[in-house]
Amino acid sequence: MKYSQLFIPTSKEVPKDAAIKSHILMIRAGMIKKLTSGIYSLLPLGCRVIKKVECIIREEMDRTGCNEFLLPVIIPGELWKMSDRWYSMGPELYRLKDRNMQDLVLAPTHEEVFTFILKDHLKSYRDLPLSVYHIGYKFRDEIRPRYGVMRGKTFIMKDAYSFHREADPGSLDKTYNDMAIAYRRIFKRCGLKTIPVSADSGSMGGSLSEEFMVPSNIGEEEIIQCGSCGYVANRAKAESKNEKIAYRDTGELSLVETPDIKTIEDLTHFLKTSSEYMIKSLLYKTSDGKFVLALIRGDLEVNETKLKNYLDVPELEPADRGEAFEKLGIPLGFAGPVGVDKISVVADNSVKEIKGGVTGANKKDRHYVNVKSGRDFKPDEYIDIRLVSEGDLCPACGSALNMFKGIELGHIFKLGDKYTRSFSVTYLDEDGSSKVPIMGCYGIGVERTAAAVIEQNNDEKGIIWPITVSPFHVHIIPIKYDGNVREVSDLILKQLDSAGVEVLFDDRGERPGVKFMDADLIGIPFRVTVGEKGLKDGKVELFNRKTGDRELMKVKDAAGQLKKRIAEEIKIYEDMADEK
RNA sequence: CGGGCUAUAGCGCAGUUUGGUAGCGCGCACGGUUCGGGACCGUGAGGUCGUGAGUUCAAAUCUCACUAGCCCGACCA
Repeated sequence: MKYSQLFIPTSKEVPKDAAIKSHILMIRAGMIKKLTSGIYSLLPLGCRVIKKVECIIREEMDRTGCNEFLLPVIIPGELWKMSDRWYSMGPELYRLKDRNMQDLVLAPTHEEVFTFILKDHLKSYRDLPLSVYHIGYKFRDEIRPRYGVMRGKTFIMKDAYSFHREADPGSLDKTYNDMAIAYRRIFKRCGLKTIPVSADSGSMGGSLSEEFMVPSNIGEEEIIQCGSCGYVANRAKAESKNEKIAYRDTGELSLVETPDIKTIEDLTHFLKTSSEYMIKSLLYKTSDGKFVLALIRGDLEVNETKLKNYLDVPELEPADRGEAFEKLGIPLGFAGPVGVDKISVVADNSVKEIKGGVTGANKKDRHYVNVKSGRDFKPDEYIDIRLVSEGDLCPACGSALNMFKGIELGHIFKLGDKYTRSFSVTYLDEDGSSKVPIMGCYGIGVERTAAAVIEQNNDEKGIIWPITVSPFHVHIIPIKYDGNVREVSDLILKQLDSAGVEVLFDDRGERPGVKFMDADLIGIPFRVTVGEKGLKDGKVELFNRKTGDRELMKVKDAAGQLKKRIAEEIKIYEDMADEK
């Protein structure tokens, strides 16, 4: 295509409201334009990239035997009431009314619609399993959209769902595994290095859920990874092995005066001990108004998600200072488990071995020393509520764990019968009994994937597209689009066009420097420069955006060479996808 | 929802303290010289100064209210 006919508003200026590379580059390369907070339009270049990503997703979904649909995004509220999400979802769900005051929803996902459509047709066990998907806009009224298309209020998502016989979980396992493979292939073909993270922290017996993360310092999830055995888990669920600490038993429990000394750090100085001897006691209040005292070794942090799951409460927050003292008589800063019997006390496994420990005495300016776990206090239970940190020991192999932040590009999980049950989807099984199918659910954020590609592939000059998702394969720059240069570049364009190669042809009257800078910014993998200088010897220059290599090609060989290079380059990504 | 900040030309910003003719750079248009890595000279177009009230002879500037956006946090299949 001719550059002069395309709308590619590139910019030298760094947009002021963009904080990350992919966002800055997408705006500077003229791929996207913001309409309002969290809502972006895809301009022609962005649109081409999204279509490339969609195409890869489509090919891989189709390989698994998944059926593509195209569903409406405006959905009767009735369906959402059936699934209960009309009530459970809160303000994130866009709700509206039509002229008949009918409730409608802008779809944030499509479980309801697919389940509703298939309800009438999944009548026999012979109809199962069935996999369906759709690529389209989703709407979520996010509290805080950010990072451009990374987290928007509208975004394109591929969402797939599979339906299986209730009595055949192996069928769900198979589709789930097919999807797990398809996802790995999709991201590799996009040139992305993703890390699949099991959300059930990799315990035996098969994963219930897998998130596909790309490491990034702007990521919103923290991931724990073991470099030696490959253990990977979300920090919220990650486990670690407790270090063996040789505690010295120092005798009987006794009360000491600790005037105005509340923090672990101050205490270790004051008592001349170390933080492993501290029994950190944190008072939490649950959403049903109960208090819980959580204990953990002084040098560790409590994982509130784990605690919340153990207590099986929807919400948990640190107790309010005044309320804690008023209702329980506990001065925060001096809280401890000794003598506590009115509220439940939950201890992390790290507390179990402590002897000669230090803990608050529930009296102002007093701490207990020589505290022995199990002797001086007995928690309701010792469980794992430890927040894993960098350097902690791998639960599988004992090596030191690493921590990094990641962006979630995709998520696959087993959904059970939540939707099929609420929509009363039933089929007749072999024995004539009526059954409810079970489902799997598989999503990918399409624009987020494209943004992640940029995040991983750029330099100070601009984007460096992997050829598989590049808006074009080749960028031709006639130095001055006139005379001999014009003839030769037109010829190469014609040859490439007829070979099906996607070419961006810079026929603008701009100076060469401008064209080169725009080309670097846009980042198409192969660039051909046609200028008088080379044509004297009958040659044009091939520039590789990724490697920076330049070479001269004879004019008559140029198109053929390019076709070969493009095929080779694409094959690299295909081969990566084929690797196990 | 809490904390911080911002709103002036298409973009990036100055001007606000101390009220008095609306500025700069980039971009854009025209003319000329240039032309293998964001050229130069000249001329020019383009702004209800976020919105609404108020104070004043006079408001981008002072006062009040509102709105929108950004950053940090809380939240998030």
